[in-house]
Amino acid sequence: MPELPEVETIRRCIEPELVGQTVTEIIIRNPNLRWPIPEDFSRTLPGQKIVAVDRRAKYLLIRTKAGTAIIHLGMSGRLLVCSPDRSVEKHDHIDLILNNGRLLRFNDARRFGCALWTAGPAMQHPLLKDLGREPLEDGMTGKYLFDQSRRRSLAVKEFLMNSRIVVGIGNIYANEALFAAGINPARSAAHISAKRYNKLAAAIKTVLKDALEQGGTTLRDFCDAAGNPGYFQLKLMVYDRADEPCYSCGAAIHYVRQAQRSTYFCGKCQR
DNA sequence: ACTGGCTCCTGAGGGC
DNA sequence: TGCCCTCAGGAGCCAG
Repeated sequence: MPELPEVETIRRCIEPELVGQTVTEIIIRNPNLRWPIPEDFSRTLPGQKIVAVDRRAKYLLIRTKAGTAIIHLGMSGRLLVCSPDRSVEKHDHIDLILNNGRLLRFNDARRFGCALWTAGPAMQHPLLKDLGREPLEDGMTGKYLFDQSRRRSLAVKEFLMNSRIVVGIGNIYANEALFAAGINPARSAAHISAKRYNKLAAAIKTVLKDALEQGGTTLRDFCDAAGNPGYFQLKLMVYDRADEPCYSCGAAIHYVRQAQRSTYFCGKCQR
C-alpha cells in the first residue's frame, strides 16, 4: 500500500539505476491496468534515454526527451530493477529493458496501478494538474491547511486524504499524523483551529520523514526496487492496533470506519 | 462547489 | 482440505 514514503523510497532506489540508460525494448504481458497501457507508451519509449526519475504525489515520472512515462503503483504495485534472467512471475505486467542489460519490472496483482505516457509537460497531464501541495515542501503549512479547510464539512481525516489539498497521505499516515497531532480523526475539518493545524502540519512532516528514513511501511509485501522491506511498521502508534493499549496513555485504541476506510485512534489522546 | 458512495482487482484470512 | 465470505485500499468518477 504505497503512500508517499513508499513511492519516494522506490524512486530513490530506481533513480540511479535508470538515469542515463536507454530503453531498448518494452515487454507488455498484460496491458489492462487501471487504464489500458496506451500505445504511445510502448511505441515511443524504446530508443529513449532516461534523463530523470521524479515523483509528484504518488506518481513516478520517468522522463525522456520525447515525453514522460507516468507510473502509479495503486495499492499493490511494485517496481523491481533486476537481471533479464529473473523468472517471470504472476502479475509481472511490464518490463522496460535497459541498454546496460538490466530491466525495470512492474508487477501489480490488483491492477489498481497505471502506466501512462505524455509527450507534453507532465505537470499539465489531467492526473497531475489539479494536485494539491507536496506535504514535505515549505508551502504545506498549518496556515495552508487552515485556509483550505474553512467551510469544509467533512472529517479532518478525509480532508487530509484529499489529494487536491495535500498529496501522498494515504490511510496509514493519515491515522498516524492525526495521532501525533492529538486530533480526533472524525472532527470536522472546518472546526479545527489554526493553532491545531500548525501542529498537524508539523506532525505530517515528522511522520512522513520518519517513515522515509525507515524505508517505508511493510505490512504485507511492500519492498523497494531491490527487494528490501521497510521498517516503519515497527513505529506505528495506532494503525492496525484496534483494542491494543495506546503507547502514550494506555487506553484501548478505537477502531471505526470512515468513508469505507479503517480509522484507528486513541479517544483520550485525540480530541 | 462539495461530499459521500461506488468501483476497479486479487489475495489473505476467518468461519464452518 | 476446501469453499465462501469479507476485507484491504488509491483515487477517479458520478450522482445528489
